Amino acid sequence: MKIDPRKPADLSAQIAQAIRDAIISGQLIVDERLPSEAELSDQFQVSRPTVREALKRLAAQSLIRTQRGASGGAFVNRISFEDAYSQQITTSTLLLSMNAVSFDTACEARFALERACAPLSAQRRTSDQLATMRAEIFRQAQPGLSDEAFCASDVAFHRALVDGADNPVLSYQLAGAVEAMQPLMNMITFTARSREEIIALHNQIADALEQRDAAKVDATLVELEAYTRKLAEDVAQQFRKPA
Amino acid sequence: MKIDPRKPADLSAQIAQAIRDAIISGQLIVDERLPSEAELSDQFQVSRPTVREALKRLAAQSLIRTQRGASGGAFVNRISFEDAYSQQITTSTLLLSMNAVSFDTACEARFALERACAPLSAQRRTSDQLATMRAEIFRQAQPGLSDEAFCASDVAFHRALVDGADNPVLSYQLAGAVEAMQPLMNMITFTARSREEIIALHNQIADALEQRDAAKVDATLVELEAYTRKLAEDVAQQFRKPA
DNA sequence: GACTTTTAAATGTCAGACAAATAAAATCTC
DNA sequence: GAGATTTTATTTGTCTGACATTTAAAAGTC
Repeated sequence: MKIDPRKPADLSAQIAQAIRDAIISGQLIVDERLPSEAELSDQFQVSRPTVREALKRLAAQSLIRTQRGASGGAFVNRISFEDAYSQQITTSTLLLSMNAVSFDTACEARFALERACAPLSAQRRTSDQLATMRAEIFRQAQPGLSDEAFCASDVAFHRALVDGADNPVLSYQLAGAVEAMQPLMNMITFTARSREEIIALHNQIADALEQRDAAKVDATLVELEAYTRKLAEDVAQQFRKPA
Repeated sequence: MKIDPRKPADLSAQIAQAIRDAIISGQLIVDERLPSEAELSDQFQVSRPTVREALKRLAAQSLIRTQRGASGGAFVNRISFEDAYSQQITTSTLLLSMNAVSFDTACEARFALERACAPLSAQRRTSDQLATMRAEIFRQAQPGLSDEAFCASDVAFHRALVDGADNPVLSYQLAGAVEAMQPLMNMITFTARSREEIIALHNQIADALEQRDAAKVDATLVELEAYTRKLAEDVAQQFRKPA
């Protein structure tokens, strides 16, 4: 684990990369304690603040955790799916908002991924997950529900669908796509009429999953995608020629 | 943008979160310059090293970039798809290696996502992308190719397939799944026989894409998934009862 | 006016110090 | 001696102040 002394700038970045590489390559294993900050500054021949900046970079990526006190220090962190979720959601959200990804592109990606889960979910969904979906549908039908709450329930519904595939890697990959779209979805005003339509489709999906009918889930998701895009198109229209 | 003075520990984490929230919520827009470190330490009533640790956390997530010199400082960064790729690959790789995700689970997720791209790719793939895939197939057929190089070419082939969908969000989401699996794939020894089989399937996929036959691409991907799992199973067998 | 030099502002780095937390060791009490 | 308490050492968290380096803009020079 060494750094290049010829490039003097960004020592903390270099040190972070060196430690990161050591973790990824398996030289440092989970829960192993890194040398203390003082020892690291000795090893790398830099000051402690510089080492600390490097460690904070790694902490930001959940690669390490730190503990104070005697026998404390920095430990290689076992990244949890939750950590990975939240990081991916942050990244995806910014990516969508900053890079001017069109609603259609994001929507297409989201439903493509969701359709990828559908057959597995039809096979494996538990009755618990089905109950969650039914509960969310019930919530969505409540009158007086705000648009934000409706969207949040929509996300919960689709997460249950994805979790039904019983593949944590898929759940993780999709969390980003689904949750990152929420700000975009929140721009849509859900009228009573459109909610009714969406709820009907959600019910169709739940029914199809109950019967383990993968083809019908898929077909309904296609319908839902088309309808979602149509709603977004309507919003775009309104912006173009406002009342 | 404030921090809670009641929780004295981890000031830099709190400050990082405050700035992160400001960026995500749009209070700080792309390319906007943050206050200087001195000003930030004034605002948050902390020392400059603490502010710096916070900024390094954000830099690790590519949320900001810094420039030295007069009129330098920290600027809100427009996250590029490339940045997002590499972050996701890092996270996914660690997630797979640390959480003991089974090969089957990872493989299932990867092919499910890839199959989600297939129909779009069949519609939209350019002749360039097709040429890339052919070139990689040619490379895979070279005798004397190392297993690692074969794997790398395999990844390049599948990335071309995914990029054919012409949806950067999908490409981004999938990059993690495909690239993160490479270490797992590298454990497989590709015999001349198995390479032949894989190349044949790759050729089938390329042919089907050339004819824009989505159904055949999908069917071949299913075959490829089954074959990949079989190879992994053979490796597992060997480990169980070594010669 | 074009080129060079100076200057000021900002990040990058360092050294040394103290505070706070924490676990282990030492001490005390019964 | 066992258990409770205190002390101590280690480690991270934070602060202060300083200097180095980079860079753009201002000032100066021809």
